[in-house]
Amino acid sequence: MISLYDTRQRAVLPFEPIAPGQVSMYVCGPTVYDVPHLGHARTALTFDMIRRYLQWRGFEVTFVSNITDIDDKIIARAAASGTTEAELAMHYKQVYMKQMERFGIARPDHQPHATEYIAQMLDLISELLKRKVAYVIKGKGIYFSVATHESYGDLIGRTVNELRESAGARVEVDANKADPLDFALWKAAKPGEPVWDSPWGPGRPGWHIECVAMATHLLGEIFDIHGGGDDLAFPHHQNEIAEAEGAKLDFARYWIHGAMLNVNGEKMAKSLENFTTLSGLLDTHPPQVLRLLMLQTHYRTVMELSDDSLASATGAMQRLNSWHRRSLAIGLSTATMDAEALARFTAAMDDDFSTPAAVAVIFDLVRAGNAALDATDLTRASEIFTTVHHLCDALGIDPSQENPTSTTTETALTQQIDELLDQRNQARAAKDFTRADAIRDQLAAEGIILEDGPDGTIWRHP
RNA sequence: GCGCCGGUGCCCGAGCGGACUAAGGGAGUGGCCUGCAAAGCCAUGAUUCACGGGUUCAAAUCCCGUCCGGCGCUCCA
Repeated sequence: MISLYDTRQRAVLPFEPIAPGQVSMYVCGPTVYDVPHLGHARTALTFDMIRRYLQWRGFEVTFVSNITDIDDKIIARAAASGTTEAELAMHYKQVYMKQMERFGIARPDHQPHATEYIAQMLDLISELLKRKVAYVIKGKGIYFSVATHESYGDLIGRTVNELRESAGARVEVDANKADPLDFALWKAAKPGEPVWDSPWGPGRPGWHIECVAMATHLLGEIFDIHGGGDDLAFPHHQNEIAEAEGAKLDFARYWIHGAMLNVNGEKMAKSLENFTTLSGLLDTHPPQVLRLLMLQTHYRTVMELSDDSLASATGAMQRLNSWHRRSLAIGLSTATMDAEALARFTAAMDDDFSTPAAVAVIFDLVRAGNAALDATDLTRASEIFTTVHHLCDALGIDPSQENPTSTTTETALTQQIDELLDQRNQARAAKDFTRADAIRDQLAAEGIILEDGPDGTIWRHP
C-alpha cells in the first residue's frame, strides 16, 4: 500500500486511486517565456519519479502536464523582442521539451496548451457566473468571489480572514475588486494584447482557470493527483480548487507539492539571478548525476545545490558505474532477486516516495555486490546485479550508462587502446614495470584510466 | 507584520516517541588487496541531533519559549 503526503490535509494518507490499478495525475507545467533552470528540473523530476514508481508498482498512469502559453510575462517578452506571443511561447516550449528529454524526463501522455482550451474555460466561467460565485467588473473582466468559498485557504492551512489580513502585504490590491482575495477569471482586452472572443467581450483568460479546464477535460471531473511546485500552492492551486468546487466539480483527490531548490540558501529564481540553466548544467554533468543528487533529497525537503553536492553525486555515480563495469567484466548472468532488499526498497518508496532511503538500499547492495565480487561469490554477485538493475529502473537510473562524452570517436580508439593494453600486459608478464607504467601513463594522458583485476584489465574515462 | 517549513558529523542528507550503539552518499584517516596504481573491501568518525525549559518509564523525534534560515501572503517549478 502506497502512502503519500497530501498538502490539503497535511498528512501522509493511504493512496486509494479512484479506479483500482489506475492513476490519473495532472502536474502544472511551465509558463514558457524563458529557458528552464534547475528548479524546473527538480519539480519535473519529482513527478517523473512518482509517475515511474507508480508504473513500476503496476499502476496504469495517465499523466497530464500543461504548457501555459499565454500570460503577462509572455506578452511582455514578446513585445520586448518584437515577436508574437505565440511564436515566443512555441520557441521556449521547444527549448523546455528538449532539455527535459535530455534530462531523462518522460513525456506526458497529454501536454495541453492553455490557448487550446479557451472554449472550455469560457464554459467554466459561464457556469461560475450562473452559480453566482463570479461577477463582472465593467471594462476589467470577470472575477471569482472568494467569499462564496468558505474553505478557501485550506490548501495552505490558513483561514479566509487570515488571508484577508495579509493580502497586499507585498503587492497593492486592486481597489475595483469586491474582496482583496478575489481573482481574475477573464481579463478584458487591453490594447496590444492578444485577445479571444467571449460572451463578455474580447479578452484573455486568467491564470488558474486553464488548469481546471484542461485537467477536468482530459482526466474527468474527479482525478487522483494534482501536483506542482511548492510555490504554486498559493494562490494558483488554491484558486483552482475554488473555481472547480465553485462549479461543483470534485476535482483532485490528492495534492502533491515539490519543494524548492536553493542556491546559497535562497530559492533559485530568475528574479534573484542566481539560477543555473538546465542546459548549462547538462553540458558539464551527466543527466544521471543530477538525477541521483536530486533523489538523495526527499522531494518535500528544500534542497541545497552547490559544487560540493554535485561533486558528491558525481562520486556516487562513479561508484555505481564502477561496480557495474566489474560485474560485466566477470560476466554475471541474470538471477533471482534479493527479496529482502526488494522489500526494503518498496517499503521506502511506498512511504511517501522516500527516495533517499531507496537510494541507500541500492548503495548497500552495491557494497555487498563488490564484496561478493572480491570473494568471487558469483551466485551472490549475480543476485545483487539483477536486483540493483530492477531497483534502479524504478528510479530512472541506469548503472551501465557512463559519462556519454565522446561516444563517436570512442569506437575508433578502442582498437588502439586494446593494442596498448596487450603490449602492457606482455610487459607486466615479463616484469618490465617501467614499460608497463609508461603505457599506463600514456593512456592516462589521453584521459583513460586502467583497472587491473584478476580477470584482466578494464579501462574507463575518469 | 501574518502564516508555513526547517536547523542532524567536515559537506550533502535520512530518521519524526522505544532494536539510534543516528541510514546512505561525498571527503578524511588507518588497514587489506595490488609489482606499483586504479577500483574495491574492512575499520574509523556526532556520548550527540541550534539553544533553554517541559511532558514521558523512554525524545533527534511531542509541547512551550528564544535565536537563526528558507518559503508563502505578486508572477514563479
